[in-house]
Amino acid sequence: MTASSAEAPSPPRWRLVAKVESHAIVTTLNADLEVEHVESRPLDSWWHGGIDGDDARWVWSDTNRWYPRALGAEVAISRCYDLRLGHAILRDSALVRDATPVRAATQWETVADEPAVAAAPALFEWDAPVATGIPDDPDEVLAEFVRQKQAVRASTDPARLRLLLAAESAGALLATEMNAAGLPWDRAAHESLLEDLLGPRPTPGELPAKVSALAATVREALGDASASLDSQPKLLRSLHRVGIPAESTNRWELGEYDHPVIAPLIAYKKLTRLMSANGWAWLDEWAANGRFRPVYVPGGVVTGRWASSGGGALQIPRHLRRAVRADPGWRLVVADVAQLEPRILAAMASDEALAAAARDRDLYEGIVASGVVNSRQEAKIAVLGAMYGATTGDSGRLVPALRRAYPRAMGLVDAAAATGEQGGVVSTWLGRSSPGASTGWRDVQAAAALPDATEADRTRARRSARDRGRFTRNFVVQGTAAEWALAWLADLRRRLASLPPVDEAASAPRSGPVFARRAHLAFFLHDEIIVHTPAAHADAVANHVRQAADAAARLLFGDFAIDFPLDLRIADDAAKD
DNA sequence: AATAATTGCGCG
DNA sequence: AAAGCGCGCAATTATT
Repeated sequence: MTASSAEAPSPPRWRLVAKVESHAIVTTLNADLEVEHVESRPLDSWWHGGIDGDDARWVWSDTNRWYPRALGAEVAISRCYDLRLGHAILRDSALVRDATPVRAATQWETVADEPAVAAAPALFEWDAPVATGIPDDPDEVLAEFVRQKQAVRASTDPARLRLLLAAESAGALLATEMNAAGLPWDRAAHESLLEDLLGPRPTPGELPAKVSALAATVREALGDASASLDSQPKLLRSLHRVGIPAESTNRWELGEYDHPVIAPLIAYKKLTRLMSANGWAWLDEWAANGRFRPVYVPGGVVTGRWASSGGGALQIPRHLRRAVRADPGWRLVVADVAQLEPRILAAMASDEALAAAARDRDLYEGIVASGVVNSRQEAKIAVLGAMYGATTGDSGRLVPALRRAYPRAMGLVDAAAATGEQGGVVSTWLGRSSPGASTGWRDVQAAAALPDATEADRTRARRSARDRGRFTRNFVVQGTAAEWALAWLADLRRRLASLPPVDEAASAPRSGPVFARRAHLAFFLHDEIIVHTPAAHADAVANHVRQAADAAARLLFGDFAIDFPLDLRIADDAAKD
């Protein structure tokens, strides 16, 4: 079991922080979870007498609730245990033998329509309505911590779950820090791009010049000066009137038709999309003061990926990346993992053939070189189809070749799909499990099994079974990739903290969190990171980024020969291509 | 008038 | 050229 090699060198101590009325209660526990010390501290300095000098780890209800206050006072915390996130993992993990005590503690469930994260300024207010509803009472915090530790200890694989929980909590710290630091955003670069594409900023209520010109062209081609272009049903009717029998107005279907209206219409849709998603209003709201501050939501996706809330943080169009620009005297280190998910799959399945195809090169080219398919494009389609469960089209046709060449990797995802189709639960490498089948899903399956079931019942059941199979098929890979990425981030965060801060007199460390005076993570998106670093440290940072990727690979997969090559650039901006 | 669902498109 | 996973958001229409 490779994941067990990462045991803490010394037994950790824990420092719980909770809240009673207007005081923070800090409880120190030894490694056996026995109370060593309890003290009361002011809420606005609960971290004082902090623990950076010792090996203790903060335990708290919710990183969003506690950490922003410390960060706001320029105190960075190196390690924590987030009970809310831990609860969500342990409640569902198939590695936990008896989840009853954890599940019974429903007060630790995050209510869906009560966002776990809110806009940063409000987080500093203890009594603001952003309160998550998660307990802060010292007895309850201790009780939940003990429940979770017990669930892990009695699990089928405590080492893996401990890794997962530590990584999840490290991610929570980082999410808060990245929100505080922000991604350096060049307003002028963004504005000039908007002006080039859309025209000068219009007065409110008006369309930019280039957009209204395109709209006029489209209306002329439709022969209708008052045609509505923003209403899908009306646009569809207009298209039908000029002889375009489209069933939808999405771009690829429109592209199928040969008509003078198509090109300007597609251009119009592109521009209005840019305008409404990342136009001047977005710039004013999300990238004021030279920083884009996404609200990251660790664990926000069932698979363990991060979600985001506000600003479309994870959907920044590629061509806008050039507006990400380092401060004077600083650089960006931009790195992403090439073909993360198929590499993860190769390692999970111990598929030596797939790992060999991936080694030291583009994985898709490796598959072509092995003679499995004829072109890189085919390899890509086949691999994506294998991981997503494609059954038709080019992708579906190519999957069988992959199944012959890489039976272990394909066996793993096929098994995950079969489990899901039968209503079962699948788990990632470190033990995050998929949600169980819903009662609605079970009802559909049960109805189809009855003697008087109709053919329609059976068709519906088969379809929903396959839908669920595609979800579980992808869950194991996407979720384990998210774990790898968390391990990468956590190790990199620790490495960057060891770099020296810039000399305040010499450079431009503006105002901002204390950790942002040295190289720090500024952006994360599934398999990509951006580090903002003093120029003098950029090469060192690049090495740390690579070493952290290697460390993540070894932490998860031990000696299995899989590599995770990075596309890495040191630059002043984060432009793609 | 407020809320829900639909459509389309940006990202991995 | 295209149909298969996971998201968030804006604009519009449909529902209450």
